[in-house]
Amino acid sequence: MDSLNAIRKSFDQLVTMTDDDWFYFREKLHQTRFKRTDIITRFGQIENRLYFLTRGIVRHIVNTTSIETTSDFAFPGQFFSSYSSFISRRPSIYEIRPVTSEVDCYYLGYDSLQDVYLNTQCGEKIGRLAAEQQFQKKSSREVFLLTLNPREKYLQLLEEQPHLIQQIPLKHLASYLGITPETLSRIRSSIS
Amino acid sequence: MDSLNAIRKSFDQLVTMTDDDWFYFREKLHQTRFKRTDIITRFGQIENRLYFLTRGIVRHIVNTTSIETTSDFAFPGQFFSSYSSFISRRPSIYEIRPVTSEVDCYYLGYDSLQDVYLNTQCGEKIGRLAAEQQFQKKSSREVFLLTLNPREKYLQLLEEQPHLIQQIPLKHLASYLGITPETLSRIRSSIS
DNA sequence: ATCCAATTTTGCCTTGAATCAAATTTAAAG
DNA sequence: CTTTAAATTTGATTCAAGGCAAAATTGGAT
Repeated sequence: MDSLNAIRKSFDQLVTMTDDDWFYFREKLHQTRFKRTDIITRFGQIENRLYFLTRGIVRHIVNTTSIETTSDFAFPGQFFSSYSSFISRRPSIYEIRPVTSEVDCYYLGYDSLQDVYLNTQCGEKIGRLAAEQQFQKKSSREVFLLTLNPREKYLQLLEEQPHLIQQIPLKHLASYLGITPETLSRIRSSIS
Repeated sequence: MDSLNAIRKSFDQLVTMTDDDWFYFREKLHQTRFKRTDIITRFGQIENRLYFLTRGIVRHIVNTTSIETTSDFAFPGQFFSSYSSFISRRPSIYEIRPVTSEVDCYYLGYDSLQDVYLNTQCGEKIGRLAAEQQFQKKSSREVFLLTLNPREKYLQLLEEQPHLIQQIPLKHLASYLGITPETLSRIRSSIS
């Protein structure tokens, strides 16, 4: 199956993995599918799954009383999860929902992952490298949010994540940038 | 030595560590001291050290052409480093400088840490848990920066990190919150 | 293909925070 | 202790982005 290969591949980019380790891991994967209106992970729920996205797009929504704020998107070939809840075992402050009408994923349960950490050679190392990657992502975003004004944010997004602009509704992009849809619309029209 | 105990202690909070592992680790630690005007890590430099702070306060500064923006502070008992540079081996986009007149630390070189990963039982696990912690920290900060206005930022800081307010100059606090010193001064006077 | 709801755009007005500048306070250095 | 520079406060003004409302467009569902 091709998307299993994609998972293996993303591991191979991190570490040299034996076939034994891979088989041990693969056995624990499950497959699932979501529709646009489904809620993949709910606010307050303790995240029990680490997903690998094979089709569609999902977004992470911050639990604020007022307006929906998007903290992240995931695309095919990427892992996603309410990661802070998953690793801390505390209630999720994020909700995860599909952006596209159909979303296909593999996932690994929390306990399965702990088994992988205990029973494979490279488990811990993959876990460390993955966490380091996630850290770096949030770290760049911190600089992004701290130092740029709306126009600069949009220009940087345009340069560094053009695929995002092509496929995500403007209102979600706006909330991801921490600005209003109106402002983003104006910036966009003032450029192209 | 007491501050070595503090390091051991912070490891013990993460994982059960054998004395053998600890001795292996401890041998690789070095001690150093900085004065207020020193630059601990420079922009563009590849970070080669992971520090453990035993005395004083340091701050992480983002490399923007215009104004100095503070992305993080570290206090005694905490690790610090230009972590994204340290793990990616790419030039640092942060500068690290003392906030206090004297800063004492232990540090571990990059290669030493790789040795620890290879040659101890719990090294990888500590590395993973530490990276997960760093991730969570940046993750909360993302929500903080995305969803709060200046006043709300200050109130949350007051509640969750009061030690920070007591010991850091206002202008650095302001840049950490992504607002101007004038605005922070006004918010502060409107409250207490 | 048509309809309806959701999304995006546009215009107008408001406002919160930035900017600029000066006065005051604090603290570092000799 | 005194000096002097740096940090903070305060005031006046500006401006960028937000808020609101209505029009236009898009896209999904039937």
